Amino acid sequence: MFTLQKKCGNARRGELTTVHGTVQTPAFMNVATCGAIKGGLSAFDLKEIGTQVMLCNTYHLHLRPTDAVVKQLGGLHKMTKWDSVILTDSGGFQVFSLAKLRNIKEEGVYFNSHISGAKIFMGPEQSMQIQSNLGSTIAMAFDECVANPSEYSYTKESAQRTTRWLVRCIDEMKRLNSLDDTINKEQMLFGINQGGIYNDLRIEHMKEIAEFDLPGYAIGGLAVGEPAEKMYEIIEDVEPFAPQNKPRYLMGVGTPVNILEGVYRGVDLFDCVMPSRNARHGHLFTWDGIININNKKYELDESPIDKSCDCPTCKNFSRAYIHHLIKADEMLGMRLAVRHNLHFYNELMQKIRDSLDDGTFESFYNKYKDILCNRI
RNA sequence: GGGAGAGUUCCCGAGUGGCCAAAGGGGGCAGACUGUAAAUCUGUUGGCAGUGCCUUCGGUGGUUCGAAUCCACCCUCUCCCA
Repeated sequence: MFTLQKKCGNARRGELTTVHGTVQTPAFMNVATCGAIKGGLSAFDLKEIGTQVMLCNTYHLHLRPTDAVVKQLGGLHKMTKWDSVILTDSGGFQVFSLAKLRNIKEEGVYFNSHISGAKIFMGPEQSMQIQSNLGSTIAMAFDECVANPSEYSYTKESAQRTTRWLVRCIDEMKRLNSLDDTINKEQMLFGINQGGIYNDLRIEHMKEIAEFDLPGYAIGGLAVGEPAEKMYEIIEDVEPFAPQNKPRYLMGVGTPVNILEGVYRGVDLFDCVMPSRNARHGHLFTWDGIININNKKYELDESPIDKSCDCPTCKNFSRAYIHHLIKADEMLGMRLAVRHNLHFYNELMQKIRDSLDDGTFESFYNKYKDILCNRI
């Protein structure tokens, strides 16, 4: 259940209540594709850095360790020791990113496993079954994230198929939630808006899926190569047709500024691999802008990554040490960097929520939309 | 003391007359990364300088139109026999 508490222009402050706890929105979900944050963070680390939602992936967990194993282990919550909200992505993004290994049909998608090469089939029902076995709090509808650029006619056809798939997801989830041995019988299903870069298709599709009165709606298929301005424009065009009393989730986005711009336009939830992946590569976010800790200038820099940050990394370790660790390919370097970046994202969301609460979002937005892009 | 082999750009290492400022790797420097096939990928790595010049393949001299490559001597290192 979602409660919209306050609006500031189009920006929204809300609360999403689930069986695994309440999520204060706007929120950034931390990506743990295979059940762990890459870079070596556990559920305990996530608690320490203020994470509200962990995001795992259906396709990856289906291949390894398999959803059957996860179910036997009691579900993702029990397996990972993360007792708060888990959102599972449906595998729809892998339909896009594993383009060379798949074949899309009406019934679903035929993949070749990127691990073993084995043939696998995933359709809406399979995706729902896997997500049910994983026992996540929120399941995502099985969709197709079309590549950019894609032809208008193909994008339209794909969006219509995604709607037909959504109907099948809804039916299958209803069935699964009523079974006796289902781990989370309160599993929620979010629909996903598609339509590529064609605003009319986006609007048409959002209107269609809004009809189903789902507990949440995502905007998918963005930040796949189109200019950021185009992404913002699509959010603005689609937002009026997304139900006001339901959370809106902008999938796979993005940079701190993308998130700020998204909140500004009415988005409540985000997720992105950027803070963790970039951290592993030495690209760190600070309140003064972005630094590349690999750069020689940090070799003797004894200050923390961000002097105003109170994450466990910044409270204890210097830029010089992290610089050394990452250059030396030490696991600890990646771990410290990932912990900082995710903390930064979580803190960004906290500051956004605070500014919405006390009515200063507009000035927060104006202050940080440029600073966060700085390269320092 | 005798014999065999080796010394290449920051390092390892290819190259045995011109297409060589010199493969490849490492390291260095920088960049990319947006529902994670990503602890990955890309660029660059002698100096000047607008496709040209200069310096460089242990040292010195030589052969040649032309040498990292051939010859002589020297220096250093490794291995084998005494």
